[in-house]
Amino acid sequence: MSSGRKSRGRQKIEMKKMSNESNLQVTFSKRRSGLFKKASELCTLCGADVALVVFSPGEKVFSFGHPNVDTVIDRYLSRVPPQNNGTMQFIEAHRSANVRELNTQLTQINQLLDIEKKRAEELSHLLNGRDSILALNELKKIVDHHAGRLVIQGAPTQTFPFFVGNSSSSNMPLHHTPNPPQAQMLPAEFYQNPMLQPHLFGFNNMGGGGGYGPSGFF
Amino acid sequence: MSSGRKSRGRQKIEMKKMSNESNLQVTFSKRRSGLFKKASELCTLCGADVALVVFSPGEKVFSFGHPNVDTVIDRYLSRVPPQNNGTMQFIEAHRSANVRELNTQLTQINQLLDIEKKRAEELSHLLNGRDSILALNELKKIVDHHAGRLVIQGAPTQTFPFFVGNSSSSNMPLHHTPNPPQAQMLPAEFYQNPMLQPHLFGFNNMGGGGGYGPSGFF
DNA sequence: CATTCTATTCTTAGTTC
DNA sequence: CGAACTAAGAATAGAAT
Repeated sequence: MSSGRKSRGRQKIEMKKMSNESNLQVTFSKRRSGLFKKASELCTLCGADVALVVFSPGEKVFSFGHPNVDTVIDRYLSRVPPQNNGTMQFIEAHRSANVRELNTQLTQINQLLDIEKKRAEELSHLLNGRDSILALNELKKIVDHHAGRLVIQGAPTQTFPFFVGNSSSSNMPLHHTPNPPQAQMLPAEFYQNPMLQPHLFGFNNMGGGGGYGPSGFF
Repeated sequence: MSSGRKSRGRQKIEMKKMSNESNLQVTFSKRRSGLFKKASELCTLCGADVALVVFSPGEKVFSFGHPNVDTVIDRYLSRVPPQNNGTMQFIEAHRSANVRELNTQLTQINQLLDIEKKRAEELSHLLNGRDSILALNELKKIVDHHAGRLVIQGAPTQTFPFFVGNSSSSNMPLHHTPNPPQAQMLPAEFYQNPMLQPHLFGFNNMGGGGGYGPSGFF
């Protein structure tokens, strides 16, 4: 509304650590979302199993796993999980299944929501009445609100003070968000494929080995 | 340079497991490359630490880590105070509750969405340029209707079981590679930012649920 | 800080070598 | 099969909200 030029659009950037802290933060946030989305899509599209763990420069953790991080890591570490507490395992497995399904549903719902949103948008154009747009917005708010609730529930993000008192620097954010509940954890871009897993940690154990790629593919 | 049509270019694809095995293979390969590249860029650009493990449908492993997979995984797994077994259970229970609740909410939201969809559909039909006023009334009804539902939401309705067997997840057989091939090949795409690690390791313990992010970012 | 909005660059589905 | 190519879909840097 003020400046003439809207944007120069995406600009090419050098592939080296960003100097501007502010930009770095924004970029980290955006790219992290993109990365998780891509990982998720790889699972959906190709049936691959993935474990992805990311530590922000500020030591915050973000993870994604299909079917879940632990399972994949265990496999990666070439260990058979069975010696666990049977019950724990059962619960864990059960939970994973639920989460997985929930996520699938979430994905679907979000797609629908997206479609709905677009439709509402179109409608608001058709409706040229004075109150129409207002009403439309109300509708949108409601729909969005519902989506929001879902997200909040699904992102157990701050599962609790368990590692309280263990953080060094600015670690442990837990609740420094004024009003917005912990929903922010599911960035908009992410709705497409959450797969996020509520967490708290259980235990297993293993040693690890790894490498990059096998010889073949399938 | 033989056939007339060069290519229709990239086409949009449905986000569900690819049916064509052949295409899936190719897509997996391409996307895996892209994913690793993105992960690598996130490290370079933002100084983030990442661990990424991917199992192809054929059980082959691919991994990437900065500074290396084990370090990151270890850090990820170490985020829990080992001493509490009781706390663990408490948290676990708490989480389970959340999942159940999420489940319920999901169902409800799904229904709302469905209704919303139908309404919108009707609306778009009603809207024919001059019927806007009529449509507006419909819109109002919807808004009011949902305003009511919103309040009701807290009340658990019916938690219906999830339909298993969605495209990607249904039930991934937890097979593990007999002999985990150690780092041998380095795909071309990877030159950009290998960081792959030959590794060795010792011990660790406990595995954790993956969580999706902390509340803050840094 | 998180989102939204462009204008661009980047990724990749489909096809050909 | 894997590499190359083409064109359309995605992701996103920068700026604004």
